[in-house]
Amino acid sequence: MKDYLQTQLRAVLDTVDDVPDDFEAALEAPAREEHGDLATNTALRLGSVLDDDPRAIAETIAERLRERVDPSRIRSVEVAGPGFINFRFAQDYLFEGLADLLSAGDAFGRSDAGEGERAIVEYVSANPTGPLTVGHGRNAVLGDTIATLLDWTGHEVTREYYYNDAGRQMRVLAQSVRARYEALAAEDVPTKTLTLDDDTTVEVPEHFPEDGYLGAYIVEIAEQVYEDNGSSLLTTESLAPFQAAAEEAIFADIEATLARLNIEMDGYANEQDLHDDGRVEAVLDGLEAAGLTYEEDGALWLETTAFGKEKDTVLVKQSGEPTYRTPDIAYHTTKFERGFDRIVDVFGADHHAAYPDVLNALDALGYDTDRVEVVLYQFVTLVRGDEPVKMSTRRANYVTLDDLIDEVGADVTRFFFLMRSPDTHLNFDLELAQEASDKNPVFYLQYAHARICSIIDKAEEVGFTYDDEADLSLLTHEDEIALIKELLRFPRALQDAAEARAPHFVPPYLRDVATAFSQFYDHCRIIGEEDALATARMHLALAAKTVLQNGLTVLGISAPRSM
RNA sequence: GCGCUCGUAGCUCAGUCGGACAGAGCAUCGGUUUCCGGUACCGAAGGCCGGGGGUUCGAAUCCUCCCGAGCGCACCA
Repeated sequence: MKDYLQTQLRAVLDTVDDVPDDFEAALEAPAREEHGDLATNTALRLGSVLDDDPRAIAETIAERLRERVDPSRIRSVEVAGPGFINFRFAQDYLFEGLADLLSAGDAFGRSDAGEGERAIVEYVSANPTGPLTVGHGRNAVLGDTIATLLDWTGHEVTREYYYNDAGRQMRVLAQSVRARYEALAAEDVPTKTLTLDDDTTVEVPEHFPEDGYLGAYIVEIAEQVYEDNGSSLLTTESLAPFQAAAEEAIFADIEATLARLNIEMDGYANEQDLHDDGRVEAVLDGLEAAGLTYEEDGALWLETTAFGKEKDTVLVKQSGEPTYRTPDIAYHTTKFERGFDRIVDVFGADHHAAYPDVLNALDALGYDTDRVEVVLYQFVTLVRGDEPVKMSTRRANYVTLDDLIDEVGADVTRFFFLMRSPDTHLNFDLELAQEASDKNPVFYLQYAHARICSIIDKAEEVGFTYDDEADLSLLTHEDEIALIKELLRFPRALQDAAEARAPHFVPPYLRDVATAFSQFYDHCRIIGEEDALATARMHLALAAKTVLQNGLTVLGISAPRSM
């Protein structure tokens, strides 16, 4: 309907003198019901463009729209206030829409707005050095849902996880495993004492790196290596078997954690491949050719001051190793080479300073950086009531994403990460999250869904059978009409969320659906009414179930039959 | 010091190219049930949208200056 009106409005604007061709006519749902089902502020905005009275412009546009618009879809076109044009839907249109919804079923809400566009969403991208943290969880859920939204709006979507396996971090990881292995495989390995940030101390094997990984999982990996190889690795210099074992074990854990959240990646990309196939070298050559690099103090620098930064940035360290930025640029060139039209990166707030370097470098290399979008999210704090929960005491003990899922469940975890704008710092209240009550909005949605399932069961129980065909025009109660309108907004709600890369637009919409259903349920009986009306209402309830279920599916949250 | 994000009701937050009296949930107070799940529904109360200045017919939204919070400013990722 919105698209239909948009087309009509645009056509009318073409008949009005001096309206610029690129003038965009925006339609939106008014905040108040008495302002109709859809409204446009076009005349108000044209007022300043045309230097004319907005109210008069509105009258002109409204007059021409009334002549144009299909009365079986639009009941009225009215000018109101300072120059808004308000539209009301014809009831027949609503019934047709409802019939379409029912026949579309679990595909209702899908649209082809992004058809022909290939999108890649990069998310999680945690280096495999340990279990996923709660912060990674926000990243994972955000990225996954953005990918789903793009999918539902017709994009061809690839979900990708990128990790650095060539740098210092993984070397320290491998050294940590090796030191633990030595303690198992060799006799009488001496220990040493490490002092942590909080001044506590810990005993570790003598070759344990100063900034090594202290988690118990490292010991488990070392035990596995020992079991597989005995003492045979004591004599090899190479860290490779330790890194490989660690990577494999940790990735298995990461994938298992993601699977609990309904997340499955389409592919993984890693830094080592970018070195092996010469892409990193190619990026350095390209930037040199663009005249943006120089050597100083034995390091290779990128002239980021040319892009307005305060300081230049190191690309290759004195040691000859690249900083993480360099392969990251190379990685992004592969996204362009693979032909993606939309390149979405989901990063934590701590990356905000780094990604402009990547974009500027890509720009200098001749890539169209308008295709790249960065979704930046703020940090997560765990609280239990008023008490902050410590998430990371140095490297060893922290609340992992798995711990969080254990405690509150996957549905609540996903919902809490999705209900807030990525821009706001997230206070994740464990107490509230566990409460299956009014305080926890995810249960409200699931409850409405379960209730509909219960009505369906009840119908069967009392032997009420309803045909596939229903006379939907019997649905004239104000709560029925309100519910239908709400349900028909679903495809548009998903499009808005997808376009804005804003999963948090979806939960409030679903809440409105659940509320509209509850009001309908409260005021309109289904089973027990005479058959034609009961059948129509049953179909309306099924439609509500469809939207709730599809909406929850997009969010990656289950729609239970009972709770 | 510089950069990014944020500051909206007691609390947690929406507010989607600037638009009609600023929205929701929770908490508080009041009401609703012979009947399909009361984990529900209805209502009340609650706001100088951090502060000052500006642009505009119109500002929570844009600009500017203050104040406050988080994050970043590594040859760590």
